[in-house]
Amino acid sequence: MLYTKMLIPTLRETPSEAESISHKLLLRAGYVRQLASGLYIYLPLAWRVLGRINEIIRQEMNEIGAQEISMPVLHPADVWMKTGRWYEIKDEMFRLKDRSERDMCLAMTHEEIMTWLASGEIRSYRDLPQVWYQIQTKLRDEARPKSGILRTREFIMKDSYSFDKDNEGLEKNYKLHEEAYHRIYKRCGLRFFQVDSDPGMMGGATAHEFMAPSPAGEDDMVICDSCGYAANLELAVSTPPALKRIAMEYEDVSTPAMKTVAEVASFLGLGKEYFLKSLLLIADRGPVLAMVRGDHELHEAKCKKIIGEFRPATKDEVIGILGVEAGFIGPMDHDVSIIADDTLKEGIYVSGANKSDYHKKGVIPGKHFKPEWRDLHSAKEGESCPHCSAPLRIEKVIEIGNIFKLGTKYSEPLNAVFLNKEGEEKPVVMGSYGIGPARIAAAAIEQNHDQDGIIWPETIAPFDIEIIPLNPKDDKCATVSLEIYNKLIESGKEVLYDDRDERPGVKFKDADLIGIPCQVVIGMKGLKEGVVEIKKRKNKSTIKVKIEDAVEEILKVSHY
RNA sequence: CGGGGCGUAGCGCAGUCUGGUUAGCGCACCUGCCUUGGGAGCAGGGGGCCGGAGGUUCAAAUCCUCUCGCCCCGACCA
Repeated sequence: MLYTKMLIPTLRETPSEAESISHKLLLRAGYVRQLASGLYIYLPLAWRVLGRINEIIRQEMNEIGAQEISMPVLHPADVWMKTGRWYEIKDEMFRLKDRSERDMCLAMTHEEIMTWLASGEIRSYRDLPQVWYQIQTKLRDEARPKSGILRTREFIMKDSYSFDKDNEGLEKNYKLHEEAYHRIYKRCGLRFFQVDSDPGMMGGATAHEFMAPSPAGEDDMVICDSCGYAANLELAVSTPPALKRIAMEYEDVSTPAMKTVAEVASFLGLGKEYFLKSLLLIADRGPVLAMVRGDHELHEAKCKKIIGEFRPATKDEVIGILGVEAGFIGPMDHDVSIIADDTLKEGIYVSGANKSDYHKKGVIPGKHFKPEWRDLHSAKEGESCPHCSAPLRIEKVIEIGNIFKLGTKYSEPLNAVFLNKEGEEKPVVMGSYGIGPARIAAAAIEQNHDQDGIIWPETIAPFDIEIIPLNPKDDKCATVSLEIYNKLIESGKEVLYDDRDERPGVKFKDADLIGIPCQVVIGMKGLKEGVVEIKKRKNKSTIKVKIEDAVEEILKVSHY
């Protein structure tokens, strides 16, 4: 491909709207342009990258027996009404009406439509298992699109769905997807982890996410380097280091106007870990007192799973319910239901005394109050792995895929049933599996770049090789360059030929910016010695090879 | 949806507080010369409803009101 025939609008300066590395580089290197918040145009270079990623995904999906199909992006509402998601999902769903006022929506995901198809086409256990997938557009009216192509309102997703006659079949397809996903990310050159995740509104019991470590990530994951335990912070379990037991009498202590753990801790000369943090929450079922250790944070997602939707009580509500202002509340002397973090099963603590300007020392959870024990606190860096006790690490990660065991959550309401050997009608057992190709591309950039630009993994680069003739007007330079170009094309390589009438510096800068893995530099200096230069973008290492050996040597370096 | 920031040429910005020539600078772009191993140089040139609408004023990029858009933090994220 000739550079002058391709739209590669590189920029010398980074547009000010970009914050994350991948966003900056994709804009500067001429890969994407933004149409509106969360809506991106993929220019030729980016489209080539996505094409290559999708091809890898296709190969691996086909390999596990999945069949590619294509579903509409525009959906009638009634299918979504049957599963209830038309009502459960709020502003995230784009809704519209067709000309006859029928309710419609744009595809956020395709569980409903895939299950609709299965309900019509699957009759017998002999039809199962089936695995269908597509690589296709999803639309979600995100509350806050961000970080360039990492979180957009319209994006392409590979989504597949498995249909089985029983759980055993589901397990098998789940495992196959798990393995295929590992191969996909590996082939795309990503560092990644598989973590336990919260199924959320998808439903079902088990789910995993695939996470690519990057400071640009929106999620946090907890990882144990020793035994491999890995989980989304939303449900990660950890054991804090044991507390040194301090003897304390059970007594009130005057703490005038000291409301925060930090204030009381420094007043009493104790660490924050010897305090009980009491938080009054208003849930649908009424007020709940949630308790974590003074140096811990209540994890809202964990809490929500236990008590449902909740909000913190207002100042007036705290006084109304517990009779004392927020800084002095504690777990004793009232009948508000209490949930306490498992960490608090051991130890003696200081807590609010439920009396203005007083705290209570020597509180023993389980003795002085009876809570419901749950895991409520956010795992912290350095706490111990629940499985092997080694210290945990926390990493920022980009979610690049997820897999869910759905069970019959969709097949039952949509009546996707089959007859088993015994002639009984059973709901199909389902799984769903998603990968975001654009996120793979962005994560690849986040993980592989330097000050000069992108360093694409060879497997997903827009081109394999970029040829850089420094003096295209010189006959010799042009002839040699074109000959190498043509031979590389013949041998099946994707090659970009920088035929622009630009000075060498401009070509070098742009080549480094767009990040094609192998650069071939052909200049007068080398030609006089009868050599051309092969440069690896990754480490800028350069080797000089004889003109007549050039093609062979380039093919060795660019082995993909 | 809460908090913060920003809208002036394709990109990066100055000018706004304190209203007053024809709205400026760098890069990019066009023409010519020159140059060619890490974003050259010289000369000439094109490009603006100062996000939009109202208002105040003799006079508005600048002050006031409303509005639209974009980014960041948080909430949310099927």
